[in-house]
Amino acid sequence: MHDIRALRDDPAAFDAALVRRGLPPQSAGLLALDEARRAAIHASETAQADANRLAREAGEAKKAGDAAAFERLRAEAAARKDAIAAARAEADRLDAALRDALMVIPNAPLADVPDGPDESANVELRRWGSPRAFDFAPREHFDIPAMRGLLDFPAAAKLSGARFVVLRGAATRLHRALAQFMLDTHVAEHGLTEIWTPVLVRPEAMTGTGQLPKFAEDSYQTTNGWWLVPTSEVTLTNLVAGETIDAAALPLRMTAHTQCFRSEAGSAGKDVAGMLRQHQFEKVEMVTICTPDTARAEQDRMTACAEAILQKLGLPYRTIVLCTGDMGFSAERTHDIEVWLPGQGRYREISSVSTCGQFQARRMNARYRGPDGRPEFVATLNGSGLAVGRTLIAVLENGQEADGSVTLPPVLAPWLGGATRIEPDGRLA
RNA sequence: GGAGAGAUGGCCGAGCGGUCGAAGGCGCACGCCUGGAAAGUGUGUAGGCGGGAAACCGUCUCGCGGGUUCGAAUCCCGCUCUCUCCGCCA
Repeated sequence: MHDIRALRDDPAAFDAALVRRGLPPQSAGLLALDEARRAAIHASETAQADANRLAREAGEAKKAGDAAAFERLRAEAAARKDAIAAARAEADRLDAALRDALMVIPNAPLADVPDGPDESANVELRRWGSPRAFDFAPREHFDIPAMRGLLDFPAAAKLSGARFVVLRGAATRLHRALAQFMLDTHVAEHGLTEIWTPVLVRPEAMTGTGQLPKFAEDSYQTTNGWWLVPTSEVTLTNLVAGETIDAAALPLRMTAHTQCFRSEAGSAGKDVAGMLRQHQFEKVEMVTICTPDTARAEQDRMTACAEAILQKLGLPYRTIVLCTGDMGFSAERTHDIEVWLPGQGRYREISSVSTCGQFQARRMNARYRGPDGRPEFVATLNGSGLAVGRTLIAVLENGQEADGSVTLPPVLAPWLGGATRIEPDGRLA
């Protein structure tokens, strides 16, 4: 959520940020609403101050035993009740209206975010590794002989429908090993604290990180009102909702491995083959809570943490910075890491690392207390480290051999009982 | 799922329908005292919103939301959460 005072101070900058996002300017309407709101608040509080004074005087009259004065004051106060209630209601209504309006406006891009309408304007920051030269036509993950029957889409369709998968045998083991490897690396080498969270949350949590109110159709809700998290960014970030954290405790660097649930509304027909885009998937998430001045440095640090996983796995990737038109709602700057998928012959997103500045913190009232003692909103960042299912795909496609087997990254051996490959018949060896 | 108890400031803990944003204690900050410390002692010590250049003023907040009343931390209703006991259970 945007700070209405910042908007008031510099409406032009606010509108410029919206325009960079491809949205029409809105400051004029918001400022008019804010002005009406403040006038209503002032009227309401003035009336209330008056009522408080009358009540105080009535109390004094009663204490003094002046029945006539008490009755006069009581009657006068009683006569004003409806007007005060109406003034209060109007102030509350306008205050809520302004908040509602602000809640659906996306974060402002930072100055160093490239402008552009869509992904075509994203800017590549760097590449790591070089795609392997195959002496055969590399297959997509679901066509690799070693995976025959182990990525079981028909079984998943029977149980649940499209965009689900049943994993079997070596595929499951590799999937599990990848998640464990990521977590262990983040904890032992990157200093992140491992957290385990619920995946069913209250609407407030979804609102805090920005999924609600605008993107309800992207997620699932239970019959009693809980939401299934689309990412553990929701739970990890909301851990600090409503809190005031001692500045000395920052930064908080967390990681969690959870199930994620997405309706994939609007992605009909996209990535329907294989397990690239699923309704239910696993992700190792990273979230950092820090002071606003350190957020950009933390974003680079988190990006490095995600890249380290790919480097250890020997998977070629490129890192890009998203342009203004391609960024998510809550982000003010986003790095996407795209891994090379030989089967598709292109780089595909496997991680997204965003700094949200104080945008989410303002929504969830998450603050820290600095050395001067004043509470200030924290900065929040989130990033995948990494999407487990997509990493599985990348390992399979990059490691596939002409004979149908898959050569696995040596770094995974400790999590695979020493195995270094999957035989063409699907056995780990 | 059933029964009961509870929720007050950073923490503990008082609080009669009225001058209570709230006693007292702890903690913390800054003084005094001291050669320095401890002890002692003095002062201060929540946040949101609105107004104001500021000082400051107003308003709201005693889990959350309503209600009664001239006036609610205090009375009434609903909700949430916590604890205890019973039941069930991976």
